[in-house]
This record gives sequence, C-alpha cells and structure tokens, in this order.
Amino acid sequence: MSSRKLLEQNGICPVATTIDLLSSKWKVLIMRDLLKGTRRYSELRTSVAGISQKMLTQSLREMTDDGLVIRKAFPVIPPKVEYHLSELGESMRPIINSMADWGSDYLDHHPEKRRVTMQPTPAQ
Amino acid sequence: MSSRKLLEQNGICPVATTIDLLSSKWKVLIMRDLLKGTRRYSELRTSVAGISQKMLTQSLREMTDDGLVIRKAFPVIPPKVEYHLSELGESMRPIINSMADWGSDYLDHHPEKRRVTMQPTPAQ
DNA sequence: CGGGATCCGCGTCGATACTG
DNA sequence: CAGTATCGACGCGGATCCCG
Repeated sequence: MSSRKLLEQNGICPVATTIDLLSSKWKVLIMRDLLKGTRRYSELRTSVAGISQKMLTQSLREMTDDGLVIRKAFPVIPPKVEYHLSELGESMRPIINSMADWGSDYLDHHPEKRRVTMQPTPAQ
Repeated sequence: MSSRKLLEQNGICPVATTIDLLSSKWKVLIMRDLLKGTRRYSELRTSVAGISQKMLTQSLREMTDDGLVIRKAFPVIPPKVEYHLSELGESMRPIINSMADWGSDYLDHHPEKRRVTMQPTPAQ
C-alpha cells in the first residue's frame, strides 16, 4: 500500500502525517546530522554511516521536494553542493531530540548494547 | 545492510538506537494506539488502518520481544489476546507525542492535506 | 478469535559504470 | 565532487489457506 493511501485510510492522523514525511531510517539519520548545521553531500555520505550514494541522493531529493531541506549548489569546479534544513525541517528538531533522549536513556539501562558513544543532536 | 550493522557503523548513536526499535511505520502506528490503552488484536487490526494480519502479528511479536509490548493471552474460547505497553514502551510516549504535535501543526499550515481529523495521542 | 504457514510479486536497495 | 543511469537480488509485505 502506498504511503498516501495509508494516510487516507488513517483519516489524516497527525502521527501518520509525520511518518509520511519521515518514513525511512535514512531520513531520520540525515535529519540528525543536518540539525547540527549545513553539510555537504560528501560529508553526509560519511556521517550517515552505511548509506549508499543512491539512497543519500534519493533521500535528499525527497526531503527537498517535501520542503524539509534546502539544496544550494555552487557553480564551481569541482562541484560543491550544500544542504541545510528549511524552517519546516528545523521544526522537526523536537522529534529527533526526543528520539535521541529516549535512545540515550535506553542505552544507559542496557549497557550491553553500548560500545561507542556519539554526540546526540544538541538542544537548541 | 542489517539494522544491527547499521547501528554499529553509526557508533551506537542514540537516534539510531531508537530507529532500530521503532523501525517501521506500522510499529509507530501501533504505539500510537496502544498509548491510548490496552487493545485486543482485532481492535488493532481495525484501528491501524491498512495493516495486514501478517504485519500486525509480526510487528506485535517484535515489539514484545523488544520489551516494548506485553502480550496477555486468555485461555478462553474463542481466544482473547490483549496487548498493552510495558514501562519501556510507555516511555516512548514523548516521541509519539512530538510526532503528533508536529503533524498537527503541519496539517494546520497545509489545509489542503487535511480531510478528516483524528484524535491525537493524549498527553499524560 | 488470533494467529501460523506458504507462496510470490514488486518495490527497495546495493553495486557498478559513467558524466558534467 | 556530486551526482545520473542501469541492472539485478532480496526481502518486505499482501494474499490465501489452514488450525487450536
């Protein structure tokens, strides 16, 4: 079933609406990094560990189309493209923060699952 | 790439940890409904519109294994099974609430996408 | 009623090659 | 550097049938 169809069947539920725009784990992780500031394509390629170039491009494209992300291309050689959150994207910060908070608490109470610590998305 | 592998490559990031347990849209929608209280299998089948029986069973199973959901089966005929959130599951309320809040605001500013209003997850 | 088991189509995703 | 294009595998998830 398509995401839109799902949304309709759930009667335009706010939660379903959010899921519709933040559907994949990749987008959440991209959000996590863009909440720290502007990032170049190649930077995201590294910081969002494990993502393929195809999924990064595709995810950024969809997020740009959805108005969450703003793409800024510089006409230089070699090419340089920067991505940053729009105001709409920025407004998702509480969601990502609540995920970071929950994950931190969870890892605190399940030490066996923690190996390396990473900086959570800073509050703002 | 497996979800665990992803987690490792992201250095046990809190956000990635949360995503690992709340990976699918179905689980988020199930959480949304279980946050309102105990539900029977058949009730979820209806309230989580569009979900197939397979995905509902599978999602509930994984959430139970992850310690988010508690399954209570009554030895009666016909069978009766109730699901409710564990303390760990309950602790995810802020995440779902922040999604509901964001979705509500988004729908307010994009009236063309709203058709039917549904009750958001109540604060608690 | 609340599943389990099976089949299988189709979309997702990674890998690879190529380009402005 | 930041993509685009193509191909192929694989697993998600729906459909169906069955059972305690």
